[in-house]
Amino acid sequence: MILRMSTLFLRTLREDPADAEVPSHRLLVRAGYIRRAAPGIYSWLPLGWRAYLNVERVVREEMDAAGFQEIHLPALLPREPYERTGRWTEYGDDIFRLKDRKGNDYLLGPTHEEIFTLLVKDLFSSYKDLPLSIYQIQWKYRDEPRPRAGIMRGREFSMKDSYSFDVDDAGLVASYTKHRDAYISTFNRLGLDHVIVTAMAGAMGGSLSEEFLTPTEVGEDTFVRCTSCDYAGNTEAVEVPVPEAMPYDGLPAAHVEDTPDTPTIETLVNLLNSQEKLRRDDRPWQASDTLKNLIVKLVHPTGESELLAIGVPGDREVDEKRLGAQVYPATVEATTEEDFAANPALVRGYIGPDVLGEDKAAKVRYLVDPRVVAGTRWVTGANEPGNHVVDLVAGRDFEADGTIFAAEIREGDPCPRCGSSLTIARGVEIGHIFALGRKFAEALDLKVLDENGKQVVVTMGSYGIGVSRALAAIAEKNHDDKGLIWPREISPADVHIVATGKNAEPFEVAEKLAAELDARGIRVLLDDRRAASPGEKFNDADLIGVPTIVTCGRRIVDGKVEVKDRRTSERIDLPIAEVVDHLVEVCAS
RNA sequence: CGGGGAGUGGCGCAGUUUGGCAGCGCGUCGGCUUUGGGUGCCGAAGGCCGGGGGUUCAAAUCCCCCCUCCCCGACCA
Repeated sequence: MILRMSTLFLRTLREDPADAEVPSHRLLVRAGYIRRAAPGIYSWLPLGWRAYLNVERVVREEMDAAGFQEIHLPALLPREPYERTGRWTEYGDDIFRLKDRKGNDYLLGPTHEEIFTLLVKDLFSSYKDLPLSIYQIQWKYRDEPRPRAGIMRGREFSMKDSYSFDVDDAGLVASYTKHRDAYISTFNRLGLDHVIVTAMAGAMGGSLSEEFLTPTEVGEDTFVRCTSCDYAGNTEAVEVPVPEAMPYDGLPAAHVEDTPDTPTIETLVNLLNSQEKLRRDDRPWQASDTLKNLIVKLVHPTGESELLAIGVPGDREVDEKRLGAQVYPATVEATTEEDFAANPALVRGYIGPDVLGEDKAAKVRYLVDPRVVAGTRWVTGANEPGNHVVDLVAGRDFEADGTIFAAEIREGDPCPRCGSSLTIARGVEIGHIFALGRKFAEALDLKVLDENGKQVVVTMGSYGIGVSRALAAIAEKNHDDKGLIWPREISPADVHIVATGKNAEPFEVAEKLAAELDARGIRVLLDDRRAASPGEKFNDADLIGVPTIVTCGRRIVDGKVEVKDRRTSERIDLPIAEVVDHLVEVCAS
């Protein structure tokens, strides 16, 4: 089929839309691919829909090749299954809810574990039916608190979600691995570089979970990657290499020093360096010589709350995301005046290990950064206003109840795998795979008979690819200042033919070329507008981003047309008779 | 939910400080002109100035209340 600009349902914009910030959003709107219908909700125009369907097609082909079977579930779902797994409540405000005329509750599916599980339960009941992997490509709905960046993070978005069903753990691992491999080849084919980072399973429960992130400046996830090995990880999941314990023979004994008005690390370090008797001979005191102890409040799912003391080197902040991931499923709340009032052993600004620990004065569990190993020396609070203790040695003078990876990760920190330095990057999550285990099968009572005739709970995996988001990510990394530059497989057309001139001839040649290319299976976008000026057409072609642009214009008198590579801007003039073969070749490579 | 910005023809914006005929560019429609990088000229259509209330002879403009959108953060399979 030939798309004709003269009749295409398209309006390109000369100016950037006011509400678009990131390049993919800006260009997709300007080039007439999408239009905003409501916050975080977009309509797809002909070019956009074609590009979108191409992403879908690639994903579908890769899933089918891996042996997964496509099905299609409703987007509008009844409340009951979500009630049974607890997610009707857990999802909170993030879910779009509605009622039917009888007053029954429905929701627009944010994800489909429950429905897939029930469908399998409906049909299968024997271990002989497993393993099974099924998937769908469906629009999902989440009432995000803040949709942003166009289709990158919308409230309606399309997702390919697969679910695997196995009788045992070994089967689950095999299914998980198969999906992982299929994802790698899918993203490779989409031209999306990706790093695979281990993720916290979060609300999904389960044991193993990995995210596929594609690096981009506009990404909303930060991750770390190693500058020399291929390690990559979520900042919230990166583990800190634990140093060897050191001997502490010969270290000076701990001694309490008078340090008035030093409630912060900065004031403390300044004071240590400014007072003659506190100064060290070898080097000045630094924030990293201090041990900062802070108190947070954990709220457990049961509703009980508990104070927790965390000790980190004084030059580091506690990263709330990392902390949250470490204490999951408990959540972290700020401590209040009342919490301190109720526990007079905690002297704010001067909290030290002496009172910390479940069996110590403050009766607060005490977890320290893994770098606080036996033999390390610290300056830390002496539990009295204006006093700090110096040369307090871990392992000799105090013991924590355990360690916690809550301190922030910084550029240059050592790689947990190879020890060289880490760098921090931004990315967007384009895929996520979970070994769910039996959480959903148990809640919904999905069991099969095993070879001994006994009922066993099925173990599941769930695997998602953000399809519409992948399109945004592709646009994000395939554009220049003039417009989009599609990879051929995603492009709404293979060749964009532009006819210019006041005579009929270039238009006739363009028509003829379009027809011949179409007959050879090349997808053609033909700019046959007679009224539009050449500049307008060239600019539109650059904006729309079809990878190959053919101009039938002034060279037509020499029997030639111009073929331009959108990405490299390389142009060549070719005789009309040769151009079709040439283009077929270009499109095949 | 916290911080910041903004709501004015289809799109992008000025006008609000200091109240006085609602403007500009693009787009659209008609006519002529032009055809290798958004051609030029002439003419035209198109407005609840986010909503409600108030002040005033007079409100896009001042006051009060509300709504919405965008960005940063929190949140987020």
